[in-house]
Amino acid sequence: MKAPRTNSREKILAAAADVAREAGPGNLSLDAVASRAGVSKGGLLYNFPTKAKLMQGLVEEYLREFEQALEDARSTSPSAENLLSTYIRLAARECRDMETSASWIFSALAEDPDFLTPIKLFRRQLFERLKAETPDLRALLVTYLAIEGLRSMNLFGFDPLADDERQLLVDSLLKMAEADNAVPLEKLDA
Amino acid sequence: MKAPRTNSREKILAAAADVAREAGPGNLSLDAVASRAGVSKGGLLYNFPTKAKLMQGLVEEYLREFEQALEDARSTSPSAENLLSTYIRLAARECRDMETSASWIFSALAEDPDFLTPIKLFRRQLFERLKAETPDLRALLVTYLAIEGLRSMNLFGFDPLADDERQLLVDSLLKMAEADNAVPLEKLDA
DNA sequence: TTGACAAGACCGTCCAGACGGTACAGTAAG
DNA sequence: CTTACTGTACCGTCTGGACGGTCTTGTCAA
Repeated sequence: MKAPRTNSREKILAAAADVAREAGPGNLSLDAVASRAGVSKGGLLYNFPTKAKLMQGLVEEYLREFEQALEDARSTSPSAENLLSTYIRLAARECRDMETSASWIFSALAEDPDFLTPIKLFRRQLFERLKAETPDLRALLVTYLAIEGLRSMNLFGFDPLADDERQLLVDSLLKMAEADNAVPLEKLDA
Repeated sequence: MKAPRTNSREKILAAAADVAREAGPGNLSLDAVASRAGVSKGGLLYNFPTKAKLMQGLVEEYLREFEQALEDARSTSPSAENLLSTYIRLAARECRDMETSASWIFSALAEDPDFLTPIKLFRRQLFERLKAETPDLRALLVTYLAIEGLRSMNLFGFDPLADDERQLLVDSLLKMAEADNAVPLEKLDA
């Protein structure tokens, strides 16, 4: 029961993401996904009884992977580093390797905006966690929103930033984030 | 010949945005738009011969209005203020009054990603203009990306920010933007 | 002033195609 | 015998958009 002959689920999920990217967010058809995954339509519907379940699967896998990546980054990085900094680093890295670009999100959104609620929830929790661990609210707001902007541009395929500019941005953000003990509020309030 | 009995185009455009928001990005049907605009489907197709033209119209109007708003804000604000600051203020205001939330963009994106290229172009030009007028590249990158993040969250309906937090954020961004003559690089580089 | 006529703005209907989903028979592996 | 599919045939629905008709407005000659 836990031994699929080949692991079709992952192939299907990957195929769905591919089709979404190549055919456009509004043209994600089950037939296309099935043929792309090298699976019959019946087989697809066997794994995901409905299109909604497919989308849900996509979202869940995305969240799981992100959580995993954050966990890994957290345990790999020096223990002195705060959560905000690791988050910045992780997001910047993911944006640079834009192969991951989760443009399938638009497909899910087109299908039904409610598919994003798990993501919203996750983000909200992450933000709360960051708020709890970051003394300097100013720095948190600015840096968090900035990397949110980076992700957004990456998602939409914008990104007018040159490599060195992006590097400069990330450096600045990290500086802000790491200076959270230095109470840089005074400087700005003066 | 240039006197439409009633100005249907605007009504149709507004109706399209409404339908996109209420029915979901993937469910923008011409019939729904027509009935929402108080126009028959034939009338709709008369004004916009194809769905693609409708989307194009949406994008063009959006860009025109944004350009207009920026122009207005620029002429209204004190002449001492730099472009980046007015842009920040404008974007923040637009995000606060989220009635404008251009979620129809997702519809256009679902229909065909290419509809966004005019927007991309516009943004790129704006960014270049800001880069030319802002001496402190660091401040520009951080603030621009941060408001980009704000817009993105607003667009997706996220926004975990409380009112005072958003206010704090905007204040911080404005301080960064206005200090562009003060060469605040030294502080960070030290 | 008026009547004819053209163009503009819009209505209602119809249709071909695409898509999600069902049903079912078959099959290869363990 | 069960699991995990394949493959095909099919159904109902929705949607873009083509088409032909209608009403209103403006123009212009007689």
